[in-house]
Amino acid sequence: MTKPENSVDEILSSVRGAAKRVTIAKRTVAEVLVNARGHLTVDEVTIAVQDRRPDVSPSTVYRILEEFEELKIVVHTHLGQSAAVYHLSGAVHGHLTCEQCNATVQIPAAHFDALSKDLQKSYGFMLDRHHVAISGTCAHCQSARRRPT
Amino acid sequence: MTKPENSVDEILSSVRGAAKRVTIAKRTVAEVLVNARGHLTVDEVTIAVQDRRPDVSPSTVYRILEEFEELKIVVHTHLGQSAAVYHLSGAVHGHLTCEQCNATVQIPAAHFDALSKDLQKSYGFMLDRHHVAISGTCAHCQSARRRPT
DNA sequence: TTAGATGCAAAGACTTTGCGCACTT
DNA sequence: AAGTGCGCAAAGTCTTTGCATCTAA
Repeated sequence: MTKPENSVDEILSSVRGAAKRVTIAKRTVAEVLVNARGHLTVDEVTIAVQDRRPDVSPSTVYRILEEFEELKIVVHTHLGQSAAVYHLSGAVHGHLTCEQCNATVQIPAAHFDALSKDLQKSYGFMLDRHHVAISGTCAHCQSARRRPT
Repeated sequence: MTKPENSVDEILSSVRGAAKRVTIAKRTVAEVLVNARGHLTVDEVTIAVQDRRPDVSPSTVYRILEEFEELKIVVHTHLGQSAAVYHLSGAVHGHLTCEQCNATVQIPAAHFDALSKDLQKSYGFMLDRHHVAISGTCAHCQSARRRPT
């Protein structure tokens, strides 16, 4: 099996391959994404990057993430109300977001196989597994609801 | 079968029942939502409202939609990148959004029955049918892709 | 009458963009 | 050396909020 862009080097190879330049900022963003477990908001990426490279500006992070997205290195999704979250496309699955506590879990794409076929058949709609984001209530908040404060 | 809040009168009853006041702005927003097929952005709601009541300000529309949401009259979802879309909670299902052309279709909640059970069983996660939004590629754009310009 | 609702305008959060210098190639 | 990428700051969306006024009950 071939893991797509899950290492910093692979990411930077993609960048180079696209005739884009490999800069310190891009390398650092790549490192942050690789190290991250799960998804990060742009702000979180920026903070993590600035932790190592304080001189990297937020707008650069936006631009790099945009470039990475064009190169299919990352994917972004709007989970809750506001800020978008990014993560490596190689590590993608579905997102379950709890509306109560905002916790999110990532689950294997396999869960969407049946739905995917159904939607394709019924509507000719091809589900994008990289963007599947489901809202609901997590187990913890469900039980918390049964036993109110 | 009892249709929840699908008529203007029912909506306004809910408002009254919550000890909130029934105003012209609220009535007009209700009318717009009832007449609307599918979902509307706040901007679209505002324009439709101002078509009849030019003096209603956008901030009021925001406030009214917020109130309606608390009263479970409407539901809002973030489909694409930016603006949120609202619609009556009685008319809710899943949303399929095409990433290419941004078209969205609404589909019956029944499509999510299996997934719902699966997620509940596997993760104790209770899917919120009002907020299910799936991204992908619609039938039209899929065939368009096979035959590029 | 009187407390909630509205309009207006300013503030906020998130994201994009213009410009000149710096750095990669 | 040449041109892309960057930092900075300003501008742009979308949404929220403060306050004085108005209005539904």
